[in-house]
Amino acid sequence: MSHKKAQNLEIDNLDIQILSILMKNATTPYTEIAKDLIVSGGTIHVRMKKLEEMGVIKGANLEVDPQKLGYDITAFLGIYLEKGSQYNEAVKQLKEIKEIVELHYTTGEWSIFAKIVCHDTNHLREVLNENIQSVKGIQRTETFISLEESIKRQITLD
Amino acid sequence: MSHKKAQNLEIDNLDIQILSILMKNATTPYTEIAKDLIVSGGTIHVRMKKLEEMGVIKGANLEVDPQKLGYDITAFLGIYLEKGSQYNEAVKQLKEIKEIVELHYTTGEWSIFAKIVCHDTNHLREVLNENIQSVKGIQRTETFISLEESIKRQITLD
DNA sequence: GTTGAAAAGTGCTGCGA
DNA sequence: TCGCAGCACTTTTCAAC
Repeated sequence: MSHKKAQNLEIDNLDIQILSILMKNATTPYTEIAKDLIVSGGTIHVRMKKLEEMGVIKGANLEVDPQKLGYDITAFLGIYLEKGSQYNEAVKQLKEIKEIVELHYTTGEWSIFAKIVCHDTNHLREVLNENIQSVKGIQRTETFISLEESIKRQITLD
Repeated sequence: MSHKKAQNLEIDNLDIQILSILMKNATTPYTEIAKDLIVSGGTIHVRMKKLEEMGVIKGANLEVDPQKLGYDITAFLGIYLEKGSQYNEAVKQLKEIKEIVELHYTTGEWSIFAKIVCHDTNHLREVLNENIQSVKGIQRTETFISLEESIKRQITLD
């Protein structure tokens, strides 16, 4: 085991507060966070570095409105696999379908559960019939279309 | 109709390229984007302002690893409502449950489809039995637990 | 609409407590 | 381990093209 770093690898209350602020708005300046939490800007910097090294922070991404960019359909897919053991191979192929934005291996009726974003119903039909049905091991799928997204947020840290 | 702004409200190829870069990493400096796309930093700034005013950009959020913060369970919920007309009232109450991170009004078997993040199975049971079942209009729920999240990304702009 | 450079603000690093 | 101060970099603005 290496002794390069002897720093504190626990997450304390200050870390949680910093994360809470940045999870809502990733562009909040460190100086402003520092003022709010009554510590120095340098401290925020050190804590952020620690959280990044710990892998708690996976990145910062811009959230866009898919509809304003011409993506009108959000749908959920329950996917039946012939055998559970085909999961890894199926995922490898499904990763190539860029309309799939989220994919889980789940308990219950289906083996795979996916979220998919498309331009319109024609585009959705295309992806379902041509791309997804041709993945090896996939038996059939069930589709649920989102008519309204009422909640979209991150976990609230306490 | 107001004539305050006479600016171009179309999204062109340059806008898409800027968004593509920032959707992967929201902290990419404007100067670097400018260099990559061979325009000036000022142009990036003007385009971003336009996209924000158009509502294309909804914000920037820090992505964290829920497991490293003690949230081990991600689950999906299919919710049956007594009547579809109770949707708005139910959503109002469900918004108060902070473990729910995503909620959709969907076609198909269920009226509501939700994504939920909890500390452990006990926490999940608590939220299901105490918080969600007590929402007026909810008949019953079906739960799918995510055993593995294999894809998590944003739409690819073309 | 775009450019390039100047002004303002923020992030980063090392020294001191 | 934290805070302060100085330097480097980024964002923002603006006159000119």
